[in-house]
Amino acid sequence: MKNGISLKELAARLKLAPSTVSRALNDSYEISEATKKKVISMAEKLNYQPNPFARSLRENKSKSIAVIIPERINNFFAQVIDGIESITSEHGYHLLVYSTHEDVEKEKKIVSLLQNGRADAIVMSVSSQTNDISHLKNLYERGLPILFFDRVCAEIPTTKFITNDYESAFEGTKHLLQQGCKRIAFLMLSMELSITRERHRGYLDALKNAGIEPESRLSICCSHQDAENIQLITELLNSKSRPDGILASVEKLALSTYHAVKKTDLSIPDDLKVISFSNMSIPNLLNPSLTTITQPAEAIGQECAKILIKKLTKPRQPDLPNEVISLPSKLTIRESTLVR
Amino acid sequence: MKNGISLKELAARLKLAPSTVSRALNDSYEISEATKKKVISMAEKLNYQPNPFARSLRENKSKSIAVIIPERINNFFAQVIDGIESITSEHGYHLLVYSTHEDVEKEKKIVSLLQNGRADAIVMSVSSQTNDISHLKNLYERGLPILFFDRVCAEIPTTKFITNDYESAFEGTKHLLQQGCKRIAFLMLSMELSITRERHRGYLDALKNAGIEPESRLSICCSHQDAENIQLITELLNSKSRPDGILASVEKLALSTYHAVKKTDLSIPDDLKVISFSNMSIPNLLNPSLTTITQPAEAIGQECAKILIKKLTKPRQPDLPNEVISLPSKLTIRESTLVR
DNA sequence: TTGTAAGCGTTATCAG
DNA sequence: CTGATAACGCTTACAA
Repeated sequence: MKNGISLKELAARLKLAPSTVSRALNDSYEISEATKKKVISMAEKLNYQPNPFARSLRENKSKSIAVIIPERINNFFAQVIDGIESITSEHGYHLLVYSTHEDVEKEKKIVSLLQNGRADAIVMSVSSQTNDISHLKNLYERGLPILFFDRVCAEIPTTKFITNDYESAFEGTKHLLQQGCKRIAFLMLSMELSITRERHRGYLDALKNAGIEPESRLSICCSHQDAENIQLITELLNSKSRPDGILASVEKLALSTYHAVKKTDLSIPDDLKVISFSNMSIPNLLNPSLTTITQPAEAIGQECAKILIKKLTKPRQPDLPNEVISLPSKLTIRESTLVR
Repeated sequence: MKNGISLKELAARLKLAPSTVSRALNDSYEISEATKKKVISMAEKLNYQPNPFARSLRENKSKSIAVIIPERINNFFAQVIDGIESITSEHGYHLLVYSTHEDVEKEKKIVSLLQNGRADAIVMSVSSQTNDISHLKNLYERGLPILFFDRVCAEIPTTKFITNDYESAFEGTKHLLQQGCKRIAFLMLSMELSITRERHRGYLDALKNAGIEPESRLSICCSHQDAENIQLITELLNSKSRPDGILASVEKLALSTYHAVKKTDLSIPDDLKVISFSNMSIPNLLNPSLTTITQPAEAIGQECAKILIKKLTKPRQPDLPNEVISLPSKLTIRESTLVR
């Protein structure tokens, strides 16, 4: 792999000093228009490409942003990254993307790889296993800008983007109640997760608000094994005191519910109504179509990126403020919660 | 952002020369065990992290691999990247991920950003718009290792990973014929795409093999606008000589078909049988469940990565050979092609 | 076995 | 306005 021509060589061709060429290319004001033009045209002719590492070394910035997500095979995270990229690419930033596969150990490894300046900032959503957050604290204390979205880490005083999880879950539960559900179950991944807690609160409050005493049996913690979850939900549905409504706090649990229902004599929505947080592209092609709470994923990514770009490009910018910014999700009612 | 301690500072603490410390940390053989231990323990104590850019500058390698895909919101590509990451992360490589959004101009921009050594290699699947390939040729000629998967670029003499597209399409079409289809349509994105051409060949040959003369009207080129495609397919289904079978060469076109069918009086599989190349996670939750040809996406990613790692880590490795490696896809028959 | 010094390709400082 | 020089943090000849 032969790299292109260097600044020094370009300068030699032009019979100019490297510093002059550098200034011309960086559009310094203290350069004559004439030489500026000459330099630029020669640079184009020879297809000069500055070496990013020399620059990074010199300027102590990488022009890269690390994005850490719990899983790639998930429309929500893919959309967020699209949103981030749409902004950052305009500013010459590159995206290093890492998946933790919901594994804290992997998350720690990745985070430790980012301690050395390879990325100028981190945008992340924590794994569902993450309870010890020393690795994140560590990173924060080194002064690396971190920005959380969706699954945030409350203990780190930085900017966090979330959706109105409490309200959405409240509304979703209320909708199930309005459709006649009496016993609503809440499916979740892990109580450690910020989104789980908020959504669970919304669920509980909606029940209490309707004069229903929540049963702790109906708040169900699932795993990452789809097969296990399907098994668990099947048993739930076959139990004497089965629920007649389900609020899935993440998409995969709604899908497991659909699979589980197939293994029983029940049907959605007649015997069981289902609503789920989900950014899948085809909720209306499921059988029955799925009532969803959809998060503004791309907008989240864009907002994250905008704040970050401001922080990274404006000189002497203050630290990312310790605030939580909430964007609204959207409830779309479909057949899975229909009364017929 | 204060970066950590430097090698020089670490050396000062140890009262050793930087070069000695460097050698100790890089496990050079020409260093006494005693100092090696001392250095390593001190490095750990002070949490020394080598500056990646200094190293990159010096060694002229980035320890990054660029992955360019046409879209992120697509399980197939997400799975491939998971596969790549599973291998490359073990070898200390970082993944720069770019999406072209099926736009050649974006693809060109991204490619041009990678001319300066920011990535040690590129793994990519070209956009469906890509017919002018000068940007890729350019990159190849600079000596940057490029590896294509799925949507490959035949003109660039490098290693390409594909699936047995011809055979899969042949088998898929044959299956439709066996299920009684007489008029089978082929839905595609763009004739420029390697996968389109192969899959189309398989489709045509299966028809001919059954003594059916292909109708060119039934080979349908769609766009990237789902709404347009649904419209197009709806019209097709409402036409007098409508097809009774559809082979979708990419998943999104099968989904558009499902949407289109909803707008007609027809039903799948009674009036129209559908089969599609697809890596979606829930083909069996669609109504009706979708017969799919699933590509071994994660394996493709892993194989790409293995070849690349070998090329990048072994000294004096030859160029990536100009060969096409094919992995088999899997046909899974579901309700959408059922006879009842 | 360890130290000295040069150099990777930039940019910033200081002279001219 | 332009040029010389140092420095960013690391590795590797070459010297000792």
